[in-house]
Amino acid sequence: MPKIVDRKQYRKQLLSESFELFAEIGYGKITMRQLAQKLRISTGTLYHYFPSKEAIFLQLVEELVQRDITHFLIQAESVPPDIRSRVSAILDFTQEHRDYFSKQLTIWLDYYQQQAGEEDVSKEDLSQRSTTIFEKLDRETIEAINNYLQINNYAIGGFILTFINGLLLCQLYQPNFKSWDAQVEILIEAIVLMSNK
Amino acid sequence: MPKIVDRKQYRKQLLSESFELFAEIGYGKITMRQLAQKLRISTGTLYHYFPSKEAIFLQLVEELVQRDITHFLIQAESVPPDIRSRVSAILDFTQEHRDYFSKQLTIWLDYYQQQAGEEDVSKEDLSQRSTTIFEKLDRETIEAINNYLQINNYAIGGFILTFINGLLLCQLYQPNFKSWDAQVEILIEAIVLMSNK
Amino acid sequence: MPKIVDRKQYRKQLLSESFELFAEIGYGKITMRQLAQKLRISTGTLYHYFPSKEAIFLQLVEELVQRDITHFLIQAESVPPDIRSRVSAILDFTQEHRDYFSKQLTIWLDYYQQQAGEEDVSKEDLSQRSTTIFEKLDRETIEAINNYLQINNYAIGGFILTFINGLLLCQLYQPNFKSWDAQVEILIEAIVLMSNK
Amino acid sequence: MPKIVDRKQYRKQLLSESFELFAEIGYGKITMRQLAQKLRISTGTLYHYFPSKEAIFLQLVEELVQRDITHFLIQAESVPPDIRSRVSAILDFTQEHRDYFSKQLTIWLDYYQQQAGEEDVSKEDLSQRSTTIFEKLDRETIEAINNYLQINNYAIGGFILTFINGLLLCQLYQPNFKSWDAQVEILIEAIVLMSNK
DNA sequence: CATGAATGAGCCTTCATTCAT
DNA sequence: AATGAATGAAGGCTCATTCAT
Repeated sequence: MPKIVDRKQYRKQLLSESFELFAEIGYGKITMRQLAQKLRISTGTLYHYFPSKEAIFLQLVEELVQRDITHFLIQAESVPPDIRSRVSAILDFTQEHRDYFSKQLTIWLDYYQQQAGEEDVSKEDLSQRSTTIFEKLDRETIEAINNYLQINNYAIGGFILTFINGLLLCQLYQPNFKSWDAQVEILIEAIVLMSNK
Repeated sequence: MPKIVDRKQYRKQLLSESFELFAEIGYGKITMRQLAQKLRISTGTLYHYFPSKEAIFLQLVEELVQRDITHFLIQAESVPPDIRSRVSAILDFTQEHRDYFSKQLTIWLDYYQQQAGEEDVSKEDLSQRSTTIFEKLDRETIEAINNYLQINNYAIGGFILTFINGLLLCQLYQPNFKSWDAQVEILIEAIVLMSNK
Repeated sequence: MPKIVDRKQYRKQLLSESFELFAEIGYGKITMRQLAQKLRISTGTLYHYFPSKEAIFLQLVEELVQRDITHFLIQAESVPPDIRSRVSAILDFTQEHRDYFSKQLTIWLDYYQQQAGEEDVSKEDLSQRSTTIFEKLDRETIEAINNYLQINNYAIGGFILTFINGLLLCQLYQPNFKSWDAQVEILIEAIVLMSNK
Repeated sequence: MPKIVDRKQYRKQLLSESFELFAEIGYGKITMRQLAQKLRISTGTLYHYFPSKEAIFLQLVEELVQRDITHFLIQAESVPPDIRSRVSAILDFTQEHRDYFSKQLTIWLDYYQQQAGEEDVSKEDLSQRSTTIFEKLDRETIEAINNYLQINNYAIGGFILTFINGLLLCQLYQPNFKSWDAQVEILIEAIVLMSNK
């Protein structure tokens, strides 16, 4: 089945080339023509590989999350297993790729907005798409965090993710966001304390 | 004499009736026709009161933030002035109006997306609009928080707002978001500890 | 009948205050609101004095042509009655008010364009409006010219007017139109020669 | 392979089919929808070939002027090279296509009006568009005239064009314009005399 | 498989005119 | 007489998607 492999492979490649454009322009504002142009194919071909704009996005997002988690784990596996070091490692990683994650958050949100008002989406569809893909990815991320920190308290992983999202959000509309480091300090202390209870 | 209408008053009324629709449908997806219909006026009349869709949004946002801060302060002024109680009060308030604030966050973000790609906006314009209105409102909110908590550390107010935003964000794409209370607990402990340093 | 006099007088005043705006912005692009604002009255009042935008224009044009002819005749009545001097006088006058006449031509043309496609205008209407008002005013102008030059050849007056219109036209889209004087020279020679035949 | 279409060729065809409609209805009043309908394509397709209404017009005008000059030169190349004959040839040609040229003038002017009030156009833009396209085309026409007449005096070519424009203008709002021939006579005499100096 | 021309509903905004006050 | 709020059709333009080639 060589052809099938090729297709999958090609799709992945297209997907990863798409990210930049989604990040720069946003899900809502990007046009299929722009996307096709960037990928140096025609719109027709684009539709040959993906059934819709939405499908491209959904596949892109899933791909990225997997990649990011893997990427982090490879980079941070040798960090000492005490809580403080590992929470720091997570936040350092976030900080290091701050702009990238901001962009990723942006496109998630953008997509979310576009879906919001679609009234003609049947409930079944919804349960398999949009909102819930985020839920699933969120859960996976939290589990990865907790696993990495070797703790069982779901709320703590959730707290960390919540906080990171909040941080990225602030950075989004405060380009000169100053208190990143200070806030990270607070978080680390908080987590260390909580996990000792 | 023309029909007597208090323009300012009427504008405020239109604005507050707009909120619901913006929240339901989103800034990007709402159409001026829908908005006019909902307000039971013609598009022409809508444009008689507001110069553009963007202007409606900007005025709406500013209005809301002021109103919410005021609203909170009235409701929470008699809370004992110790940190724990007051942080709790803030989070209770947020929790109480959780859906409302989620919607508000939604429309902020939606608007933010729409602006993102507008490259032909001169720098002067930008510094007086879009992004920076969020910066300004954020700052005002943080100051209100710190003032209410009677603390001077800007980072702490920032941390709380960051966290709240993160929380609202999580709720956004996890409709059944479970760990709200648990996370709030963690936050309160963290803040209490930090402020004792 | 003092009221009637007032109305007429007021209308004339409004009309003359309108010219500038028509000239600056053009018949097609000017809005009734702008016009009302400039005249410091409300749109309602404007409609109280004139039944429509078109009516304002038509009355304005007629007013202006009369005024300009009168104005010229007063200024140029003492010029010696030989052809060369008098043709020169006409062209000097045109030259002196070159910008003004350019603007006037502009608004004539602008109005003309707006009418062109109106298919639902019955023939009777047409014969009393638009095109024909220009015909009438043109004839009046030519007659005034010929009368002033004391000649009977209608074609010569026509030729002069044609030429002046052409000149103004060139100036319109050639802001740095250079050969005005040279062309005027040619015209004068031509007229002198013709009239001697 | 996509549907094979020679874009350039197709554009030219669309352009020439557009002329009639522009002439009948005018630049300002024509709508893209009308235009598309007349060309029997959708508005989307129209925008597929031309970026804007203005672009259509600009390309149309340039095309027409080139075509007309060429057309004239072919038809009139064997006219004897004395001034009188050749000036006559030019005016005969104009006369012959009198209605066509009137329409062309009409749409030029109409476009000119629409541009007039656009103040937010940066100076660089202006110097490359609108007004100046007329300047350029005017210059080309004058040069073609002088070249055809084998004279070097720019003012004379200018005079002829001025006069022709004036003539067309008169005809515009005097549908029964009578003195065309008489005025042409005068012009020819004038030119002959001038060129002998 | 690939192409890109074609579609048309829908978007934000404008403006002459009307009419309640 | 005077006001200005209200109307709504219409304008230029966009873009996800389809389909003949």
